[in-house]
Amino acid sequence: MLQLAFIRQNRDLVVERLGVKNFKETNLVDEIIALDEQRRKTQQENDEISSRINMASKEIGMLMGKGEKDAAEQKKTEVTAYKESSKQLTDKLNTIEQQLNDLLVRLPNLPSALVPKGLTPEDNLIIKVSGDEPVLHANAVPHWDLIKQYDLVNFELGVKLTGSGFPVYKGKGAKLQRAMAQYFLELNTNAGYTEYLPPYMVNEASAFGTGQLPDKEGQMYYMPEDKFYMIPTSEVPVTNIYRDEIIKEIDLPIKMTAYTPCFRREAGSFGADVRGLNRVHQFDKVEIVQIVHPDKSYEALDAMVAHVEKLIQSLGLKYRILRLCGGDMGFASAITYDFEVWSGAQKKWLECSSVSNFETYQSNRMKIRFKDEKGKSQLVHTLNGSSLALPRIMASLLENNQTENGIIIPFVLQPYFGAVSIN
RNA sequence: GGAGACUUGUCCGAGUGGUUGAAGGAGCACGCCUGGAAAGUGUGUAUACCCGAAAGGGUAUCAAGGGUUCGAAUCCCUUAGUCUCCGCCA
Repeated sequence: MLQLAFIRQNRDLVVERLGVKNFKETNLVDEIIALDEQRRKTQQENDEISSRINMASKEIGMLMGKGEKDAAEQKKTEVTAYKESSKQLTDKLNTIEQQLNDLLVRLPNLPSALVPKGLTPEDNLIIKVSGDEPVLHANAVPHWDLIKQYDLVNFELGVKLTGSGFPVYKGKGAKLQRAMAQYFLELNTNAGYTEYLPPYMVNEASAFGTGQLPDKEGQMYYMPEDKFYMIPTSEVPVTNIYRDEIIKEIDLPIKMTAYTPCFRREAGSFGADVRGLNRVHQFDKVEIVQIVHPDKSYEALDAMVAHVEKLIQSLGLKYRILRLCGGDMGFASAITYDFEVWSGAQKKWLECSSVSNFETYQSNRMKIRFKDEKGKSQLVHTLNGSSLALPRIMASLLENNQTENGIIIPFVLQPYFGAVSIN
């Protein structure tokens, strides 16, 4: 979340920036500032009273020690008088802090200066289009037909086992997933990312830490019995590894990668968007996360974008990079680059990666800090990106690489897949 | 899942109601010593919020939350976690 002191000191800037993100409830900003004023006033009064109680209590202790019972008893009645107002002030302070927090978590992150204005995906800025247009043969078909033809994924079986949107990968399909994950992880670890295999369910504090709560409450699967959320991305458990930690500056940047399934309810999706592997409730993804010095986060962002780009290029896919406009960005992000791969037979772009800088938005929630050279603790910047989401890469690969005699496996994946094609 | 023990600062560890944010040690930082290092030695070493230009001061925090009390790391309750034994089990 945004830092209170920053809001207090930059009220107009905050309102203006929220406008770029198309955030309507800018009145929240003034409510927060007013409430903060009250909070500080109440705390001052409360601290004052507490201080008196503490002093009096110490005196009682000393009097008791000296055996002056009567004087001690007199002090006690004095303290009792303070106690009532102390209790009231504490309650008031708690209420105010609760209200303040409730408002604060409803404010999204401020977009960085690079973020274009806009409301819808049409307003996103296309930074780059690259890669060769696949040349498909006359009878080329979308991936959902190829999947049937080569028996790679069984959606009906998933419906039987769980429900729609839970595909069952089979045979070469399962192996292709494994090959991709292995290859992506290999590239990430070679680039200095430490591999983690985190839990697939997280508690409320973790879901809150990365900003999924309260914003995306309805998008996550929830286990009420244990109060656990199924992770919508490994960003959640991986970034939360450092929740409530103070990192040594020398240990920055921290680079982590993880391969996990991701679970998303995707309520409200329908039609061609959810056909085949385009949008499912459970999918696998390899993620990269960085925790960096605040001065280095844009450098790190560029490096992550370049890294993901290299990955896609190595697969030989046609792709484009978008800088998302304010209205299309995520709640917690300051800037986001989306990667889309071209899906030759569907003739559409599929989002396969999203690389974001969260600046201090997540670290402020999670209290991830480092000690600077003056010994003062400062919030770090957090970033993450997909590298990559598997199903859409698979969809694109199948469609673009189909021939009349089978599907060609990209050269870099062949060692992991153990064959040059699917026939 | 049942029974018991436990949860203190970066770490180890003392502390069963009274100036305890917390002894002692280790680690770390800086200084002295040294040709350099080790050893030795001195000083410092939590976080957040509030007041203050600063120096400094106040408040809170000994797993988390609540309670008893003038006063709680210390007593009581709830929750979470760790360990041991039993049960179950990939």
